[in-house]
Amino acid sequence: MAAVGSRPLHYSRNFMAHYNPPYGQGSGSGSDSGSASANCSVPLGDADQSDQPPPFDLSEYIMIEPTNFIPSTSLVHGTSAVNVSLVQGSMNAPQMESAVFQAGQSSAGTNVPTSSGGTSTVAGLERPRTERIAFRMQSEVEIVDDGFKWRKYGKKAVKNSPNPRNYYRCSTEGCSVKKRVERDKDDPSYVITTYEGVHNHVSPSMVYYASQDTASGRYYVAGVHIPPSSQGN
DNA sequence: CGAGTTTGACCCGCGC
DNA sequence: GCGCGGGTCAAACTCG
Repeated sequence: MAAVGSRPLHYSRNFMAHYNPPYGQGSGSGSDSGSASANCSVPLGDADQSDQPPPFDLSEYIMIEPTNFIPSTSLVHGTSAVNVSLVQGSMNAPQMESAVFQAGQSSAGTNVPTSSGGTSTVAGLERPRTERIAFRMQSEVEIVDDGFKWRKYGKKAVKNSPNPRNYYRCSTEGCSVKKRVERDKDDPSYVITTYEGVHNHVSPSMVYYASQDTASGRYYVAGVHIPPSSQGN
């Protein structure tokens, strides 16, 4: 299980970023952490990619090696920015998987939320593309500290699942990022967290650094090494 | 008392 | 048209 459509997504040991500028131009991202051992390559698709990502399905994950899950990650892809700071102490040898996809593009009736509640099916309607990133991780607790402050606004029982789904919204004024948290119905020891939207502010816990690769314009955080092919500029 | 959580009601799209 | 399911709202409640 390691496919999000046909998009490449690989990594090694560290799950870290390789991303385009967040917040308009990107300056620092991430939070505390050690684990700066590089070798990370998570080309979460390019923002300018032309191929259409498949409709999101939580069954699509990319397994992240559990052997060295870093306590802090930061993901930014295209227009989205998601920072995840995971407190290892609160997790049980976390295994983590993720899926990155773009919502707001539909095939086979991908529902996206409307502003007035409920859902609407995107069918040719032009609407902002909202990227979602889903993580599936093994954890005893459902709420992990990702560096942002969330406010719960809903809870729903999900059909075919004994576990309720919780809805959170970034509590920072003006930020409309949402996340959904639910336990995997097949294995309750796993928690599925889905982020939706773009933070328009930095994480309150963000003390990390980022550097920009002038060749690609991408930003690298959390100690990710700039690929040799991009250096020298 | 303000911020956050809980939870039932409501809205909306979809399938039958 | 109706019921179902997912997502959101908002009043009541809890907590620091």
